[in-house]
Amino acid sequence: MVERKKTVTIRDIAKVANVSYQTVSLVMNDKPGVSAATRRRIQQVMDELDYHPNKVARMLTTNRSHTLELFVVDVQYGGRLADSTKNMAHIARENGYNLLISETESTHLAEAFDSAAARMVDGILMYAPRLRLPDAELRKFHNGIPLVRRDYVPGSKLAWVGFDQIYATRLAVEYLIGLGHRQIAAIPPSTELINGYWRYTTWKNVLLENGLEPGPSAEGDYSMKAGYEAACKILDTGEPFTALLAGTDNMAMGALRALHERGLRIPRDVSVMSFDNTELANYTEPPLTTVDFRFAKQDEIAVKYLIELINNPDTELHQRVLMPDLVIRESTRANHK
Amino acid sequence: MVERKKTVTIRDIAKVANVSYQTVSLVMNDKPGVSAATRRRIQQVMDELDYHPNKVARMLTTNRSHTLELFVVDVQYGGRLADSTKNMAHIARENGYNLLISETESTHLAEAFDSAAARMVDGILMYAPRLRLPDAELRKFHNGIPLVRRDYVPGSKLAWVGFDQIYATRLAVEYLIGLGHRQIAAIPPSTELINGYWRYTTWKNVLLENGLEPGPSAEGDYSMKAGYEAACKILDTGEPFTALLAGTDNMAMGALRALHERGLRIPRDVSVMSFDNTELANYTEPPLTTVDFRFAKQDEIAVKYLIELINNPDTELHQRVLMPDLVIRESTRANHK
DNA sequence: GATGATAACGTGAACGGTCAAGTTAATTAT
DNA sequence: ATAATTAACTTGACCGTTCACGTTATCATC
Repeated sequence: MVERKKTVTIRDIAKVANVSYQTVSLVMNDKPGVSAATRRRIQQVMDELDYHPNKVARMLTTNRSHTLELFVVDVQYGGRLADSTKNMAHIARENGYNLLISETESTHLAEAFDSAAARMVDGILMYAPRLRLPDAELRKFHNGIPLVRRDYVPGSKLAWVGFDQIYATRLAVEYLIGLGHRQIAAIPPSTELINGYWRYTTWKNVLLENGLEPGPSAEGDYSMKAGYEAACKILDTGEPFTALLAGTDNMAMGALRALHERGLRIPRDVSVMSFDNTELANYTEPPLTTVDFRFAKQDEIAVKYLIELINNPDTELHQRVLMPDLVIRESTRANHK
Repeated sequence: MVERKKTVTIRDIAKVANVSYQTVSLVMNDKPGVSAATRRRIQQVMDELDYHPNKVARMLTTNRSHTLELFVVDVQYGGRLADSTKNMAHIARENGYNLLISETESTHLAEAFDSAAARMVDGILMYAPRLRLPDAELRKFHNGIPLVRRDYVPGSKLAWVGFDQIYATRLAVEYLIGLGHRQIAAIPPSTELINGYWRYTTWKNVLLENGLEPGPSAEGDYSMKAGYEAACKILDTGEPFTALLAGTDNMAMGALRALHERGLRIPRDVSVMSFDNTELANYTEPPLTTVDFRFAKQDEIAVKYLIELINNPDTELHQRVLMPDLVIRESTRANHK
């Protein structure tokens, strides 16, 4: 019903301004070889005709799209990823790039990369928290398109940006031990997730290092529901614990509910702590002691690193490991039992 | 360091298969005019050389990109929008479209549309909860690119998909009145938001209709923090209320904290209800009575409607108004004061 | 056995740009 | 005064597709 505005091209400008269309191209790209007078004249015509260079045509010749693609691999639960998406889009845009989102299953990764190449995206951000693929394989897939994983992937020498999960877990567990807790339960993210694996392993290791027996544990995805169910499972074992380490603030939220339902008071009966430091952690009952993952920072670094790689494809790949801090609130306290 | 794989083109295929490259094009697009034998042969060559048609080149000739662009206009706080992004990307993909995200300020809307046109995106999804632009103006901007707003925009005859905020608010307020509450406070979203405006107005109107004086109110953005602060403000007025209607589950979460801090018990002293029915509403203390906005459904409808418009640009635009349901949990109860 | 239809291809141009090399006129050097 | 240099454009080719025709061979038809 509304007519699509007839697109005005570089040749239209040229005709009106009485130059060849190649000259118009020079003006557009601020290249030398055009007198100030004609440059001005061409500019004016472009304004008058409301000219906007066709980006697709430009892509075709320059082989650059100024687009980054975000691969979300094997992720069902949106959760905090969602905020990151907006972050990344924002930072990308600030740097002159658009962000394209695509969900993928790891079984179709090759296709996804091919498709990205066919679209001439300049680089790929990958959020694939459960993808354990040998570097060589991943390298084969991506065919040299700059790639940065927004994940903690120890063992991989490809480019990634992630929070040190081992350090993070140690921070949490040692804090609880320092408070005098000796029976520490855990609700780690599923060990199918790379993060989950390291959280679980480190939790266990740090306890053993300190001569403590690991408390009961049950894993789950990042959701509140999972946290609730895992907490129920742990409580049902009947094994005693004075502290509970939840995988995320969300999971802690679920766990808190389970604990409350059984009449347990936090932190009097059980100290609870978690990871993420989302806004939620300030508003739970009681507010959560948590490990502060600054996702916004991680997102920013990932995007900027990717852009760096795009501009300079021959730089050696490296890994950026971020260290979280502890944020102490009211869900934890010293244990004197 | 890693070599970008040399791209193989339609001409490479043609050369190997001993046909003209146009014939290869026919095969790719499943068009008639090619014998079964050569078709097979060409297919085989394409497989062998791992050929993937260049989407950019295709865009240029077909004027279609199979891309939708999501405009996020004047939105700072991520919140629930974020999940929607993932939803939309998912649905788009299921229908053969990619989703491009771009944040925009309403002051630069024209540029954003021009940029989208230059990219040849097939359609635009707009999430602009505070954009009140006359239809004529918006029409001028978008130049005929199919556009669907994922918003409730009463008064606009352009395409939009949104939950009926008036109905929703009426549902909530009348429920509270039905429970016997006569002093009902509110924390609506900022009235700068279209939703916020209607929520606030309707809250007031329904009360007046029922011969009740509107209780105290304070607005805020969608965050928990805003909910907390607004609740504090309301409490500080000293005006009595037995029920509190919060703009979102998130805001309710913040409000709950404020109420708890003052020693108020929910729902004994104050009934609290809100809007959204996010996962959070199940896990607050107590779980929230809330109006169920099925965002996932809204997202899906918006995307599908947009695709419909793309395929059939001459259909009359219309508006899809969704009706929410009430979900009753434990944060509300009858008032007998 | 000339005619027309049809299947199976090939040809040329176009999409809207960029890029490298060529041309012209003015300017400078010798 | 002529050659060399430079500024300011123009020309032609190309990016990898699709699209509208043109061409050829095959085969049935009368």
